[in-house]
Amino acid sequence: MPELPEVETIRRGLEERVMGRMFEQVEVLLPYLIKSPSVGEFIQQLQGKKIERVGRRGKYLLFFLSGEYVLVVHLRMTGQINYVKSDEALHQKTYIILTLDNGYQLRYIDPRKFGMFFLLRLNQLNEIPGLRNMGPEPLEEEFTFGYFESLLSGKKRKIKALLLDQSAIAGLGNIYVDECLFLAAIHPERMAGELTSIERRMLFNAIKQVLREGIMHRGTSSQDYFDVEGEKGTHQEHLKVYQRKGNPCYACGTPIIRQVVAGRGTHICPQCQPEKKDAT
DNA sequence: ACGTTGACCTGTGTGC
DNA sequence: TGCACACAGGTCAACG
Repeated sequence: MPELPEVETIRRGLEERVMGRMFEQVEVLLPYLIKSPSVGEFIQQLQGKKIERVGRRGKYLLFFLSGEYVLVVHLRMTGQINYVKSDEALHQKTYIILTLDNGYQLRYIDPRKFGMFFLLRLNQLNEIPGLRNMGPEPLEEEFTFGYFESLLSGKKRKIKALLLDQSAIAGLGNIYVDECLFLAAIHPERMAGELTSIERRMLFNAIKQVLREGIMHRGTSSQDYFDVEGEKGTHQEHLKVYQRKGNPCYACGTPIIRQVVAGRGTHICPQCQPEKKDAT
């Protein structure tokens, strides 16, 4: 579920609430979610650590802790982090409970049990493969048009597959990729290396715009995404193609179609996003 | 080296 | 209603 705008919304919610707090108690109800170290060490090392800052890299949440430790969390498809009073009833799908020193808990909820937790030293962060190979942050200065062009140039790969690749650009997922390609009027099966210079520029701008709007609307809630207070985002009300199959395109009225591209459900306006670039 | 496919695990929606 | 099946926002290992 959560892509960059959703994870960023969660990060902001957490930072507001848990900066400076200490983990008093750690309960792990589903051990395999802890990828490293062992569950025993995870619990023992996390207890007593203070949260100095909450960061984000792509779709990973990073809790920077005292003693140069970092708690890394990936929500995968259906993970949620709730900030609730310790005496609130437990949601049935709660698998990790982190009790803070202010009477509140961070509770990790995950119906599909796909999430990943790591506790590492600051200097070990790149031992997580997904972090080591992560591409640039698309909303930071490091993501330049020059970099984007070098990424596409000569690539015989569908543009959608490339945009979903976290080692190319950090944080894009299926929803925002479909939205970006629509905004740039590019068919998802076009080969990355064959986009015109105007199309590359359009797509570069679309990535930044779509992600910024997603954050502004506090994320897209189609079913499982909620922020730390359990609130939904509102960006689903602003989607142009994602999950609009059969509905008229806002630009031209043509019904939006859905097909599988790069192994993912993909939403396209066949009129605005033609398969082949016009030879004119 | 690169690109595509299946697996991970569970819940929900659809069609018969 | 019951049931089977497709599908779900992500990532990684295992293929060709």
